[in-house]
Amino acid sequence: MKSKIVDLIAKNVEGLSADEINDILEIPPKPELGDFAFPCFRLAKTMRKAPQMIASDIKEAIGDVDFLDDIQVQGAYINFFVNKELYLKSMISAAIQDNFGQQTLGEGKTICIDYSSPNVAKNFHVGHLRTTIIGNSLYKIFSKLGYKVVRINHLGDWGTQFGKLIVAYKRWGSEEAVKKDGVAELMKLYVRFHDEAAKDDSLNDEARAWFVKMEQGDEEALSIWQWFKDISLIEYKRTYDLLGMDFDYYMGESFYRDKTDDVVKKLTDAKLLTESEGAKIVDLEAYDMAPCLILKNDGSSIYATRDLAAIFYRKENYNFSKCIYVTGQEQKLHFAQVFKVVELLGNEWAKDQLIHVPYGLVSLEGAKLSTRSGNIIYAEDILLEAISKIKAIIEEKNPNIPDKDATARKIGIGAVLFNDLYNQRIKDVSFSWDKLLNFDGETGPYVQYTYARCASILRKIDDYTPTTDIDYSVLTNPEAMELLKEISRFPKVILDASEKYEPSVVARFSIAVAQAFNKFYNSCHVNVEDKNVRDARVTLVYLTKKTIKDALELLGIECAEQM
RNA sequence: GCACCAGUAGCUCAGUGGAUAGAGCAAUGGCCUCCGGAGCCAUGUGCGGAGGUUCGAUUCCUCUCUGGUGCACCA
Repeated sequence: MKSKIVDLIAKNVEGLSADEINDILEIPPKPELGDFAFPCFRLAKTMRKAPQMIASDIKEAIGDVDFLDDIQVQGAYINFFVNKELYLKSMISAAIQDNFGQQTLGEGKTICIDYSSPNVAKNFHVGHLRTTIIGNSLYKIFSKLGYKVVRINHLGDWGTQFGKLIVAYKRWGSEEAVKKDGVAELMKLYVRFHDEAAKDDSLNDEARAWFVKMEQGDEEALSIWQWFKDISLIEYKRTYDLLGMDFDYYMGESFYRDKTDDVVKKLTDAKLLTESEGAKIVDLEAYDMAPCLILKNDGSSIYATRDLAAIFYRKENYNFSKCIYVTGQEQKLHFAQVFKVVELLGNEWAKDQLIHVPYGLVSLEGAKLSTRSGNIIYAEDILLEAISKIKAIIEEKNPNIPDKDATARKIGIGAVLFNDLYNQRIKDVSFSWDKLLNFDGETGPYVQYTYARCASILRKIDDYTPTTDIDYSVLTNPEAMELLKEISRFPKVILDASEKYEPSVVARFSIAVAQAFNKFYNSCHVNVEDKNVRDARVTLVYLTKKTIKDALELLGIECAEQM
């Protein structure tokens, strides 16, 4: 429709090419359904004429055309009143033929996404949930666009914190306690270390010494480390299973421990490495950044070193066209430094292929999350609580549906995921049980409910197969047209979400579709006697159901036929 | 101190260089003998402040205020 209007204007108005018009023309949906309208200000600027005159000229020049019911000039706006039936037909055939799923933007390209990446020996809490959920959604979105996506869980399984843990374990821990309580016991040891180290700084030196031993391959240190790591992974996998998520690789920082020497060599050869206060750094003052620390004064590596090693490893092995990092915004400087160092090593691709996708801080009742003060909520508890609340609601409202447990799981997990993906990721989040467990309005369950409602209607219609061969004249009421307009935005929404690395665009879209459907549902009865009317309306139900399913899938959320 | 991010309705948040800035929550009042009431409808003094660019700025630029985060041997 837009291109037809552009062609018409180009053909009939002097001094503008079709490209220029296409560039200028914006066609937002208007309140009067089925209309297109655009302001003439920018055209006026290009043509150096008064907007009102341009508008009148265009109206006069175009005259009567079959797909336009009317052209009206209102102030400096031109409103094109499109023929509703043709408009509907074009949208429905596009939707029904599933052009939505056929995007090939990423064909032949690989994207690495580094997300979740919890620190081994620490509990998986509400903060880790964000990177996991956002990363998973980006994986789905880019896969939908045809990219091959490599999901990497860059476990925090290397570094001085293991030196601390080893010190704590050897001083105050016991094998039985760790076997019995797993990560919880490791956390206790870690917390105790910090308390004691505050009083006695020599403990920190001892911890660093143990980490140096690890890097040198000390057998005792490594066997304790491996044990702690195994214990942690079991717990993390339990949470991932609950979320219905998986990774292609669990390649933690330790994976790169024999690859950091090469990084140091590269930097040395490039004469980028300088010594400062006993440590080896890359000076980034020319780029208004703090220096990037590469080797500590005891010669051991640091996270930047391992991140650099990981980038080169991934570039070599996956030849990514993008490598995406989903972490908290507090790590922004770190990634800016690391990416700059890669670039300084002569890799121009670092500029547009290395992407940090930051998200806002999670706080709890206004305070920072802190294990030590007990101000913490574990991911698993959140998920289980949501599931159990949903289960209770199902028991109350709809106790006769099949697979109640499986359904409660889908809806409950979906509620948590949706809650996390609904707002722009950069916004700080204040965790609240009340908000999370409220399932009215703009929430996952609302969208899921709409889906179940569609499913319920379709179950009652036994002779429907999707077709474009329907009577479009019966769909011209405002609610039906509004619904179709929403649905037809889907391809653009996916693209938009991918360009911004922003799943919330998809989440918002799913809400908009659900709202539009519920309005339609309340104003039009679907299962009516008249077969023409019924078929046309059922088509909308079918498309709504399909669109919601596809959209929620991009968020990592499963739909339930009944709830 | 320097840097980055955010500031839109009582609360949580969308949104756009253009027409009268929108949702949800909370509150109040409604919803047809009918497809699922986790729904629908009705009720709104709001873009932190000051300049600038523009025909037009909530959107872009500068300054400023407020909040958050970061600033080398943690990740």
